[in-house]
Amino acid sequence: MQLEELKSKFEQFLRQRGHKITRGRFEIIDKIANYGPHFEIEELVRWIANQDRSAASRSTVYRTVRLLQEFGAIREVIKLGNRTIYEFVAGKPHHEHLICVECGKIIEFYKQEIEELQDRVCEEHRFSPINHRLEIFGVCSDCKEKKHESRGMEVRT
Amino acid sequence: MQLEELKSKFEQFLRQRGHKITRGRFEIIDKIANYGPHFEIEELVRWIANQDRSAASRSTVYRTVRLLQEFGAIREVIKLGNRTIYEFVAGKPHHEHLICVECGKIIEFYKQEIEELQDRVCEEHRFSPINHRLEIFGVCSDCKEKKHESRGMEVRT
DNA sequence: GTCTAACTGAATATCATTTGCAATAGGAGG
DNA sequence: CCTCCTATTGCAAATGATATTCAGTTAGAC
Ligand SMILES: [Mn+2]
Ligand SMILES: [Mn+2]
Ligand SMILES: [Zn+2]
Ligand SMILES: [Zn+2]
Repeated sequence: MQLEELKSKFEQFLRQRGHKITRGRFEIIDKIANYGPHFEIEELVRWIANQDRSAASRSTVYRTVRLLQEFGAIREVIKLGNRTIYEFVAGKPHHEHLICVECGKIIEFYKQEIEELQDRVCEEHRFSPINHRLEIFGVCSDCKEKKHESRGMEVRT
Repeated sequence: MQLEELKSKFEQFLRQRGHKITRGRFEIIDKIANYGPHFEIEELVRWIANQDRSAASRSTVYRTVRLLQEFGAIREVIKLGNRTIYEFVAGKPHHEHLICVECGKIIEFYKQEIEELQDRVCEEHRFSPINHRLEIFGVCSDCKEKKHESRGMEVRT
């Protein structure tokens, strides 16, 4: 598994910056790696708090999330209202997201052509892109079906 | 000027929803229309507070911004950190943004092909898009030049 | 082991935004 | 105009996400 490799890279990263190797930090990496691709900080905090021998306080979770962002293992991918959804990157290739506003489902996609067109736009503006985020909000197929099923109960259409 | 038209549309909108036509609300629309295409709420609040006869409190600004969003005159276009940048829509066609992380400059662009590709992706996933946001963060040409000029002072490269 | 700087948790602060509430002002009907 | 009722306002207090302070605890260099 490449999680071990990631951890050892993170260890290097920490050493280079004069940080210490602590249990909490590595528990958090573990949790994130096992959580599914997307997560919010509050989920992590609650999950960790529920552990028997809790590994880290809310403060430490926030601090570690920041470190992991700088390290490059996680990334902010969706900003919706006051919520921030992160993603565990871990060598996963770059991609964008469809977000269902009904059920919250997140669908990942990648379109080479979109990426290329973005580069072209940047060139046209002599702009050097560092990163980007494309969020498409809408209704997923499941939720559309649900609405369809309950059609008979609607008050007029 | 179409601002007057917009205001009268807003008036209709308010009436339809049983709201009242108040001075504050229309002062705020004015400020937004005269502010430049993008703004943050705090800017509005400060600007309005600096007026001699202040037109609206912070609460009213927030409440009115919400109304104007529902009305469709403004839109959240950039989410960066804890900042939200709005834009005065006013019949302007849809577009996306390049954001300079050095100086904060915002460049607008529109690529038909990107929009079409997004639609295609949505179809592939039987996803009904409602709206989307493409933010490209990077360094603008001016800021690149500035860096270039000061090259001699850099500590190694 | 010793020592010190980095780390931790808990409480507190901050920042953007929302809400409760009492006072005020639209505007419909007279 | 006047009256009345309800929406609106401003302010203070509440939220919710995240950051910071600080005193006590550890990692890990020597
Ligand atoms: Mn993803
Ligand atoms: Mn714009
Ligand atoms: Zn859905
Ligand atoms: Zn710039």
